Amino acid sequence: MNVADKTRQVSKLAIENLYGIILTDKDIQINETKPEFEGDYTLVLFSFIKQLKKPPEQLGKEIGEHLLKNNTDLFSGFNIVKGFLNLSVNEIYWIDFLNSNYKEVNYGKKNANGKKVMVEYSSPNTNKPLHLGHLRNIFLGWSIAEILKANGFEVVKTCIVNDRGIHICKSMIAWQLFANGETPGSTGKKGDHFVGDYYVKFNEESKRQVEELLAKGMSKEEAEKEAPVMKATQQMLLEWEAGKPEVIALWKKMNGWVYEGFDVTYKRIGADFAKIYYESDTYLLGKKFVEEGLKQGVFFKKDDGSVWIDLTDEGLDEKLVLRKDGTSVYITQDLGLAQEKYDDLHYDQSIYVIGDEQNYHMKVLKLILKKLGKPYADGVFHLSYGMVELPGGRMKSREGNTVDADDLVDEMVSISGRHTEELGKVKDFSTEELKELYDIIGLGALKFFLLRVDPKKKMIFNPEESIDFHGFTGPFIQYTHARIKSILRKEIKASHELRATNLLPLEKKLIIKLEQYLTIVEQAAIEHNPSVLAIYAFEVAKTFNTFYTEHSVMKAESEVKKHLRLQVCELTIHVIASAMGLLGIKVPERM
RNA sequence: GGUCCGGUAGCUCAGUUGAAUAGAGCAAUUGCCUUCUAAGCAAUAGGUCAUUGGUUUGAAUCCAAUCCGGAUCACCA
Repeated sequence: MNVADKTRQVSKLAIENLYGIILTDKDIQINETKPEFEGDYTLVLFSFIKQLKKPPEQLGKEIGEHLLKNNTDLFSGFNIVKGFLNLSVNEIYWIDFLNSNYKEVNYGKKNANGKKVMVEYSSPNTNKPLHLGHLRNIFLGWSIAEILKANGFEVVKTCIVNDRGIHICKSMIAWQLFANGETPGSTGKKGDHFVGDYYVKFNEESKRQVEELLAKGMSKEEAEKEAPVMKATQQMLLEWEAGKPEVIALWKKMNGWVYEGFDVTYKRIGADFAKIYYESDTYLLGKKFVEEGLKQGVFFKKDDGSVWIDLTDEGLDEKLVLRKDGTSVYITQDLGLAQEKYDDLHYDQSIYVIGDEQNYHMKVLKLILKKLGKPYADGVFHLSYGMVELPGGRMKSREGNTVDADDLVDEMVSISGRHTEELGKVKDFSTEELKELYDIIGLGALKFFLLRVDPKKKMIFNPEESIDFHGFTGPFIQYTHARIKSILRKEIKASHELRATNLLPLEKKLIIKLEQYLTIVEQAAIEHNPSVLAIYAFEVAKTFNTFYTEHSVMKAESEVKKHLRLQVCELTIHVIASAMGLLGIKVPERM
């Protein structure tokens, strides 16, 4: 247990013993002491003043003395300012903490808790390449999976590929019309980009045809339906569903190109999946749910044969679950997929990393599973994240004004290369080593940029102002890691034997920060929020840099101090590498 | 229109289980490399926490109303 929690517990005990009242953990408020006051952690007294009818000074004195007397190993002193009881933690506690953890490479990781979690993320369509929005999704999903692993969960990463439907047929039609048999191989283009280009071509052609029809006096709605390319696409979808061999062959061929492209990108950015579901396999799955729901009276049938669920009691609407022609809608498939996932892994929690535009859909999905009495319904969790927007508004892949994932990664890597060259610190690196370093820094900057913001919030990306490499950024933290490594490379190992005393303020500040890591890892999992780790890693790095500028490690005042600082360096490096690792960001030895 | 989410420094964001004088980074200004990596450190400046009212010993945080922005409410996915 960490100091803050211990302090909470003993404070609760103290107040209960002194005044004979019963408290819960929530009644006890422990804050970090503000730097302008003396002390490390602070018990807020205000809520007890009224209840116990004692002035804060007296209350603080009584509690403080009681705490000090009964926890000599934990506290060394206290002071009272207004309604705040500031407690100083015994220096021995910090030194012991450091001594027993600085070698611990797994510091921050918990033991297995026997619970299983499925994390579904990325989930692309196969008609266009990945863009910036996917990157936020992928980094988030990957990171949250790692965070849960660190908290002791067994995690299975999955992906649902939207590989069928009208949008896929659009690319196929456009390819038939305009490609003249060209392939990614013949053009040298990456497969997903190649197919994406035809998706854009389709939309251009469709727009052109609609305008022609409009000019002939047709209504907009009618024109959109009657445009020849649109009719051809509808026809192709029917043929696909009927299993027409030529259509299936083309579909397989084009999806294959896309998968080859995706694999390259996934590999580069470090995404991986234990199991991939394909919509073409799952889209018919949900129908038995409809039967079941009808039998249970959860669903009802309208006169035209369509099947609905009435969610007006929950403040929602009526929702269609099966079309009048008996075909599945989106939610029907998702019901089926939820069951399939549960059959595959009897999970305790099933996380869906999906944008907040689908909040309503996911709410409905969970509600329906609940109404059907599915035991796994409560485990369904929508990790909802905000859209990444450009200064001009949302990205529209139909119009091709997206920030392409591959382009962005390339750009970040090349900027990091330029930057590294200018600084000239790694002139002895081989070409291979340089390439690896540029990747680490470029991807680090990009991942950190997307993960440092609360997932729930939408964010704006301005391509004109490229992502920063200074301040609250990935490279700043990576740089701090490299700095520490450069000290530790001198091959002097910290020693257990030399026990320091009289911690300097900056030494203590850093140790306190490092001691909080466990809580941060827990918090990130509870909130499903990697940004708390990003913020924390930055604070650790910043605290270290201040310490580093003020105090020398290798030329410390004494041997004892030197070894204390070496221990601090080792623990700092473990925490930074671990926290960044949970964000999917590597840290370099040198940069 | 119903539901939901957001509005904090010029910009990008923390802080939102109520608590001490609202914090970072970028941008601006100014110092610091003969000392373990200056992708760094230190300092200055920058605020009507959208607005109004309420609850409270105490409100950026809770409640209500209003204004602004966004998402969603498809026999699309």
